[in-house]
Amino acid sequence: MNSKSFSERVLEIVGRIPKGQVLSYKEVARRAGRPLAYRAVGNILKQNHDPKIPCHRVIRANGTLGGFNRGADTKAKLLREEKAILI
DNA sequence: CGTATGACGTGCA
DNA sequence: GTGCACGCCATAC
Repeated sequence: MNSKSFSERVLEIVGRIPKGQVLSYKEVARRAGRPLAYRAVGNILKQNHDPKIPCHRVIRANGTLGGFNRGADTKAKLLREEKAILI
């Protein structure tokens, strides 16, 4: 079941993040089967501009929001709306 | 094929 | 707590 590329795997995992839940890039990479590919995870999310992917629920391991193609401000707002746990 | 990039993470001073 | 440097991976050119 490795037909899909790492990017597809990551996007699927991120799309399965429940509301109010946030995962770190490292967590997503670990679920994708590449616990050391957190670098690629960020790149993939940046390339992906699919509104169906709650990429705003992916934050850094240290608790910071990181970045967002629409601006970190939008990301913080979305997380606040979802009552997500932020630092 | 080799180089460069990046929404990262960890270590050390 | 802050700042700097290195390492890691996938993707794009």
